[in-house]
Amino acid sequence: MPNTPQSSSKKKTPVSGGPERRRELLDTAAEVFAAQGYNATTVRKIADAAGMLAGSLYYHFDSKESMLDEILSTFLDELWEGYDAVLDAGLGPRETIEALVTESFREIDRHRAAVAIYQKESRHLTDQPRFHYLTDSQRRFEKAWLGTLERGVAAGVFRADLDVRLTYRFVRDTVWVAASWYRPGGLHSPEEIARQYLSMVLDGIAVRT
Amino acid sequence: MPNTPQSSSKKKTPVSGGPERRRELLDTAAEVFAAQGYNATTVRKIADAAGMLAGSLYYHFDSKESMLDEILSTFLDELWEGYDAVLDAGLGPRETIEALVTESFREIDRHRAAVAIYQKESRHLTDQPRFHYLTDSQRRFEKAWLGTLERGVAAGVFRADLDVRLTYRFVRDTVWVAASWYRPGGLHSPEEIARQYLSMVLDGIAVRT
DNA sequence: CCCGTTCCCTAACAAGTGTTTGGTAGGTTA
DNA sequence: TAACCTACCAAACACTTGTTAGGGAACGGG
Repeated sequence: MPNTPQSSSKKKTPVSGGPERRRELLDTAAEVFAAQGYNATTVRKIADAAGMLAGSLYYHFDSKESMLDEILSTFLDELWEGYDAVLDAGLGPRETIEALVTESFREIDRHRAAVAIYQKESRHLTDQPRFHYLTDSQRRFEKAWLGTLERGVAAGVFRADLDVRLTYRFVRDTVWVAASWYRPGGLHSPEEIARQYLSMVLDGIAVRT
Repeated sequence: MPNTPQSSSKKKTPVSGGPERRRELLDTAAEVFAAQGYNATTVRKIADAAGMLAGSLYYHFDSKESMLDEILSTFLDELWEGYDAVLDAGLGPRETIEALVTESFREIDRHRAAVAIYQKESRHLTDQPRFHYLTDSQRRFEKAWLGTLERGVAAGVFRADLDVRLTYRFVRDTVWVAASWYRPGGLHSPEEIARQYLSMVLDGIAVRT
């Protein structure tokens, strides 16, 4: 948690009233954002989905943007909690990759909407200083994955003839874009999806001759 | 070309004047759409990038939506030209996959912006009847890839213990999402990227023991 | 020289946007 | 009962949005 990328959101938390309502509203907002896209989502649509009027949202939040901010930052905070646990476990390269992939699909299971939003909007948001923590997170992300891959190549458990940077991009993209089709409670559990994906990436889909 | 999914765009083509200007404007519009997202892109931004005023765009196009329509439909038309050539070539399953992947990265090279737009916006657009051809294209797409994978499993060239549908999704996503980081004229040619990706997916990144 | 065409500009429109302000029903506390 | 707080509503605000209408400069053909 020490140098975890921080959100810049100043939360206007009601002191005594349950913060559950806040979480509820953020969940529905995230759902609408993920389904329609951030810019295409009007505050009136969010209010509709929440069963209230547009202006009433401003009792709970400063702005539409701060809703997005809070959705993304709380997601990233939880994500890095899980990632750091994996990275600090002292596993070998292959086991680290396996654990990171599995953890990622678990995060998608828990934060499907937030991941979808992050995937679609992060590129435009990184310009705004308010969302600079997205860039920081991306950097840490790349360091963790790329480092593990390079460590694996050096240790002789991953093929040396692969472009590590390209491989990183492929893996990163495939994992996170899964949030666009994954539905919790569907046929496959996050762990099952991770198993299948790891099987493909590590061993390939071709039959060995 | 026979049952290629058709666009619903009625083009307001100036009869004699060069249609190159139209293509120029669509290219800049596509670039802005890809960079900022369709909804976040105002017609004034497009006009700025094209060096004219917002209203002037409406001499060339009916609406902002029809620009998007024409961008996506011309891309899909060209895409399916290439895909059909591959699918009709009578290749084996593995060679078909290889050719499809290579062709896909070539299309990304040629239509980077359109692919990025397609990837980000197609989900919301499929609701509108005007963009129904996106759904048709998705269906054909799934049929081509899934069919080839299943053919490969039946022929014993692809592993039988893989979930073919999951594999399809993984491959599809990784290929197309590459449009978000690929830059033409960069370090790797489309063919090189395809080679690297195929190497990973077919043979895996783990060293064989 | 006039006419028509091509291509763009100026200026405005109505609808929709995020946000603010003032009010109020209902519960809790004193 | 009175004062207070929470959570919402009603109505409006300033601004941006996509789009339209009318006009004009450049240019070519007759």
